[in-house]
Amino acid sequence: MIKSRNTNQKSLILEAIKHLDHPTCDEIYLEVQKLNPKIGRATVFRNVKALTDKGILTKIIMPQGALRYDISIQNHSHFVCNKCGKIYDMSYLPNIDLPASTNFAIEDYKLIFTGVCKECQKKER
Amino acid sequence: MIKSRNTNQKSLILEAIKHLDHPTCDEIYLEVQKLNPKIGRATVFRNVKALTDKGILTKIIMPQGALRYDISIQNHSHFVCNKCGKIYDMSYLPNIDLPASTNFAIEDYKLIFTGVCKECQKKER
DNA sequence: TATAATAATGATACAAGATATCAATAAGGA
DNA sequence: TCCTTATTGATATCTTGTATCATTATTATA
Repeated sequence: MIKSRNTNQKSLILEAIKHLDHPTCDEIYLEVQKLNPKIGRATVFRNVKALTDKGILTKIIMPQGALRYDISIQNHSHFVCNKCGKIYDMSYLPNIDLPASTNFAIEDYKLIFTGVCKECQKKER
Repeated sequence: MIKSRNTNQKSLILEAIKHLDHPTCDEIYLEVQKLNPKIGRATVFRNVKALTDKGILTKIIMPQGALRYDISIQNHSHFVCNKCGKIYDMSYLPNIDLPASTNFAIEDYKLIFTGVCKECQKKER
């Protein structure tokens, strides 16, 4: 029973992501192109989606612009600088203490902090 | 010194939002059109953005699809049902206890819960 | 190793969401 | 009322992402 095949494209995409910092699909595409210019845009989008569904990548929902991706690692959240747009990993997760009476079967949550990073704070002074 | 002018379009947009449930810009546009069919799409998008910048509206970042908006009210978060897509207000905010040593000047955060709402849980059985 | 079934790819068209442009309109201070 | 200019509406354009489909390439198995 064939479920999934290993292709060179998939390896290259994963490899590219490791070299990038919270990239968008298009950024991954551009990086992959450097390694093999024949790879199509749709293939990158398809595989990033598949990797996310498998849990290998985590989707970072942004206040604006394209979705970004991160290699799945537990126990961290993200910070986006309002000035320079850079995304930082934060070794912090809040304590989610939901009241037991909630009507929702919560499966997951997305959290993103915004503000000004240290670099941009320096520049402001 | 003229900074901002009051237009009928702006009032209609705010009025429409009050009658809608976490709408997208396009949903606001369609509602506004009922009140005055002459109002353009770009005007709605422009004003929703302006209202968000002013803090009157809050942007709800969605795991997928168009941005949605909410009239700014303190102390609540949002839940999106993975089955029906409906957005619910939750009278809950987590305790954000950031370590004092953080390098980020945090101004805000976005939090969204996902899972299955009560209605859809019933249907599943 | 060769073959066959079919998963995956790449090119392209398409769709959704949102912004940019710009002439025409209208708010509101003088 | 007049004048300045913020705002509008129509439209073109851009960005992000998905759908389609003929072609290619992987891999189970003969």
